[in-house]
Amino acid sequence: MGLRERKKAETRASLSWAAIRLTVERGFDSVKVEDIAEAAGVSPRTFNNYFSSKGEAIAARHLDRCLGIAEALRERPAEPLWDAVLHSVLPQFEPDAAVAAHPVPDAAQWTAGVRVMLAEPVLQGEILRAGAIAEAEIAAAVADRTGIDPQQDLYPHLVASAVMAATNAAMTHHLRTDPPMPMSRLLTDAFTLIAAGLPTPTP
Amino acid sequence: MGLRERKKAETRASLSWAAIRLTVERGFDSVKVEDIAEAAGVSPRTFNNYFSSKGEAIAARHLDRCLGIAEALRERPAEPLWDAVLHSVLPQFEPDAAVAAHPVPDAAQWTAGVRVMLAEPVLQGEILRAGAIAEAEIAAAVADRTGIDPQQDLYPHLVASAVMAATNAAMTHHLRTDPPMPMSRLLTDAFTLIAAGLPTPTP
DNA sequence: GCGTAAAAATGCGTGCCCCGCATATTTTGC
DNA sequence: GCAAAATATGCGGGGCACGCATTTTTACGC
Repeated sequence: MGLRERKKAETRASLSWAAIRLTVERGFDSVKVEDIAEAAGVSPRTFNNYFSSKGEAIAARHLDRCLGIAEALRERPAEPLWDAVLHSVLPQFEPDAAVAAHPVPDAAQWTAGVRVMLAEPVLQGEILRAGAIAEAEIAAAVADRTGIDPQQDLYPHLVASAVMAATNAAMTHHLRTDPPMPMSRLLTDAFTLIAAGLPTPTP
Repeated sequence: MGLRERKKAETRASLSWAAIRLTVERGFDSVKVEDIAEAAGVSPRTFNNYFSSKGEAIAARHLDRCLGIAEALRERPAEPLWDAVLHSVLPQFEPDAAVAAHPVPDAAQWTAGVRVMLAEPVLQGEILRAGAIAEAEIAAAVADRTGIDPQQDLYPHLVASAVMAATNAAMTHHLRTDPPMPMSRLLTDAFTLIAAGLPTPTP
């Protein structure tokens, strides 16, 4: 990757991070595009060269994570499908280098801000759409892995859709519970249940 | 329901239908809120008393359908969960009275317009969000049916998420195939696969 | 019927957003 | 270095979402 592309990726990440941080701190409507551009050190017009809306900038990190699932899935060895899926999703929700680079002062306050942020309707749509975009990649990976034609057969897209559904359900439950249940546990449970056909538990 | 509420529902449906029809005919960006309001016989300002955005108006019908799933699920008798789900989802995708009231001149042209419409990013987000809203109702219905606390246990929301995932996958596959595969077949296959744990088919 | 209170529709003004287009600046390949 | 391509910026317009005040419509008790 040349200097050109690296700088582009940096600007993109910088804008996305600024959008998230400011929104969590001040609330979606209180943050103007101008503020985000300033925080990232570019002109307001440049913001829209990278993202077509404020929401898209905020959802960009989620999009990257979901695309990472598809990428990881392609690198898994031959193994049962749901084992491969679980081990592709889990690492995306571990704290990584990108998070470590932006330490958060007050964790509780941050979480509260994230909850408020995710309550914003337009954000919910944007985040779900990010998942849908990644779904196409996941479906393609599943198609390659199983040798099933996604144009003709529903199976690959259905699996991809189920993967994102389980991931979303785990994430919302993570945010719903207080204190938040660990994602690793929720994801493991979710995919185990899916692989078992979601049988009604007998209490 | 009194006259007041009925008229409100009528205006809402009228606005939503006008938004959809005009968008399918002319394209999302070519339709102004003013046009929709005019077609529904209300002032532009009134439009935003019913919907907070153009996209929301277009997605409203989808939201109603998805909420109908939750409602139907509550009325199903005691039976295996996935039987109840299938029989709750299927009727929502049959041509109903609401569709019959608005006959379409050219079916092929209409379908093409719908495809273009659904390619609009903001619409995709809005439609997915409608599904997410309905998910909460479905989760509540599943919680009642199974007696599982949705606050504490992931299961109800996971099932609801899977229901919408399968429905979405069926719908996108319906639009992807040419000629469109019938929804009834796709939905039946999807829920059968989900109930079986999405095993990799052996060709 | 009729008056009144609630609710809905409307008109107006504001701030912001998204994008097209023209221009300036930077990077790349030679 | 230099020309070409890619990127960043400045400017302006069309439109959208919404707050607020006002008018019109509806509901209901008498």
